[in-house]
Amino acid sequence: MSHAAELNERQREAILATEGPILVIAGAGSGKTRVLTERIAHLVGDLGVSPYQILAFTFTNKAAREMKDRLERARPGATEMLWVGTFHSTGVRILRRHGEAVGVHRDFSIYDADDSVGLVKAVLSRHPNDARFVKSPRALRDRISRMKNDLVTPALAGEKAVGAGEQRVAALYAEYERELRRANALDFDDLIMKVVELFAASDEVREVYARRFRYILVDEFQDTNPIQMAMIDGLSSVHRNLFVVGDDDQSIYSWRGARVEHILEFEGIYPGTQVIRLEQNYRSTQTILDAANGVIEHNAGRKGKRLWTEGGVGEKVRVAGSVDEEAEALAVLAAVKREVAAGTSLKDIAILYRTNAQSRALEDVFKMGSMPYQIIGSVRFYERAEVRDVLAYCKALANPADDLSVKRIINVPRRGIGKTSVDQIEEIAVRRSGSMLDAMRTPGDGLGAAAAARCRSFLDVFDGLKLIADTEVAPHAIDAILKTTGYLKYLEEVYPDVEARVENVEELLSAAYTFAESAEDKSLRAFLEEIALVADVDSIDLESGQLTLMTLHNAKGLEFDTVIVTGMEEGLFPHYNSIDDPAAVEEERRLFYVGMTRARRRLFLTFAGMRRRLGLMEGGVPSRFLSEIPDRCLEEPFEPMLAPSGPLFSGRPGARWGSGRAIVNEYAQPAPAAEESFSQDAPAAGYAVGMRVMHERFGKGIVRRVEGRGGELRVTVIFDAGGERKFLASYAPMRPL
DNA sequence: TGGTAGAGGCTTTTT
DNA sequence: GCCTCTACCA
Repeated sequence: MSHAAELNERQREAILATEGPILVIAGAGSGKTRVLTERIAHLVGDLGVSPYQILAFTFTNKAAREMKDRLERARPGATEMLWVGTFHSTGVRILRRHGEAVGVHRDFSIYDADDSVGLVKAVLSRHPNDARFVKSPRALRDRISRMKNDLVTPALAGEKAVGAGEQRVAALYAEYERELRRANALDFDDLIMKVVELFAASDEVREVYARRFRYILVDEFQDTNPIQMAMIDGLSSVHRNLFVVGDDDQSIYSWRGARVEHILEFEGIYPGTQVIRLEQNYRSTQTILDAANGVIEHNAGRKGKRLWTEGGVGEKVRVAGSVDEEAEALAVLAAVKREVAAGTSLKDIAILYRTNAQSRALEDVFKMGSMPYQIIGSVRFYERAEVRDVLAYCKALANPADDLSVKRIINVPRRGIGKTSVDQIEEIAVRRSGSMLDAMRTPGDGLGAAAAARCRSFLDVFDGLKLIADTEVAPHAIDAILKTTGYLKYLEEVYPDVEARVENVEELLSAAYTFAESAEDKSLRAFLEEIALVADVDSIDLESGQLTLMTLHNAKGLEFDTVIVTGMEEGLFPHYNSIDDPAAVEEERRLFYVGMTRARRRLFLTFAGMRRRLGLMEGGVPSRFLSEIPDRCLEEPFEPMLAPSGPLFSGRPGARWGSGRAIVNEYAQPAPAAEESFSQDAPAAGYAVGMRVMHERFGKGIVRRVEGRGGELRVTVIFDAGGERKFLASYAPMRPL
């Protein structure tokens, strides 16, 4: 074992305990990643176990990559035959090899969430009368997903269905499954579910893997769902050397079917389990830990654990209220500036929020203040329309049975194949249980002559591309798609904001080139697989020198010197949809706990008295979680009080909470709470319309508009080089000429 | 078939 | 407030 001296007693114990079922309860920042890595290093280096016999599950691809990198450094060569990955990527690996046994053809497509919703829509459109049983296509997809994660097959759903609504949902689920199979596609859940089915269907295949993997490790065990548990169980069915690491206090994915019970009941499921607890924290200050402990203690259903550190007491947690979300964003910007002035690097600061929608106000202010930031999540790269178009070509070429993708590209760029024709083609395909492409090849009399001719020319394009896609590497195939179809020209014709879209397509192309440089299998299919499984967090660059913005969920597993959690209001955090369910509120509280424990040195919490929600201004009261932080951890005791009846809070009448005291009045006034709470630099120099200015990044320009005052003075500038931009006068690196 | 305008829904979190 | 879908007209 390397660096044994630096490990604490518990960590060493966890690394050395290699046989049988082991449950490690690892608090935030207790060095669990290190334990996992060192344990593998110990197995390989000291016990002579072949990496071929080890399988490790991580929550994200990024975590997998990091684990491999660390291990490679500790034991060069050890990672070669080792399997490390997410449940989904591991599922794909298994299914590509042995999927045929459960009807999964080896060149299957992977449908992401949007694809699934698209398929659900297609199914629903054939049963217009069933629309009344589901809230939305998305809601139905979520229900289907939940069923899959709970190991409920369509048949089982049909048996268990009570009432007409559930009967129909089960029937739609069954049809959705049939459609997936017709398209030779698997959705995200299938990537795991089909493995479980495979193991159930074939003891032989199960044993191939169960015998091979003598040691199985699972990270973030608190967020496994029943289907993943079943996969783990099958894989470990021979050797039972199952090592799971988790923290019941950080379980934040129950909405995805995750069960904390897997941790709480692990000892019962696997008799003879050795339990090891890691409670010493190596990340945060004692004050931050006390604050986090104080909050999480309000949860009833937990194993119980108290983090401690040998590090210092550190600074107190700061709470600041603002009038509205823009003022909150300004307060955040001021805090960031102050942190930077005090010597913290931007890359060590993170802004966290409950919902992606909250990023907008922050982004606006950061843009105006010329603050460099990277945003994780929000509108994901692979969800952009133009990227999806190109990917649809790729998917259809890799798997011609993929009707969803074919439908997306059939008239993009425009080929005069309209909705009517597409419907007719689909009809033929469904009737024959074949693919739409086949239907187009021999349409019979189900399609008009003119439409058939247009389909023919589409097929010519498609077949030409298919030849290239089957033989060339991924970037060449994508390049051919763009050139042959004239896609970039199409973008120009259709969208006003061409530039950004062309850039996105080029980024996709360059991602394919990067992929081809390092990947062993450089085919289009391999590239599709890679990007189907990447999450947004996978692309986070912590060395970019930028401020990082993301949801609390995405922050799991990360750490920063300074963390600012925004939107600490009832209804937002905890969220409206959780507020009247005690178990759901506990999950929100765990999410807050996750957020707090990301901070190494300083923690800021902000809330706003008003916020725009779905286009309407609504008033809010500070989150109950704020009052759960022990006073001694706070810079100033937090004294929530009931809002006086006034215009500001009339949005949510009777919104009472906690002790029934009122919000301090100053939050209700349009006072610059930002300056008061975090202090701020001197206000901006005077700008006037028509004035010439010089900006550090954008050069010279002329002032078109001046709004606001003091620290919130905003200046709109038209630059000589072209382009109009809005800045915060006090922050932008700009001066009058 | 394609373009546009208005309506409606959406936002909780994601592999 | 923004995006997507639908209905209607050219």
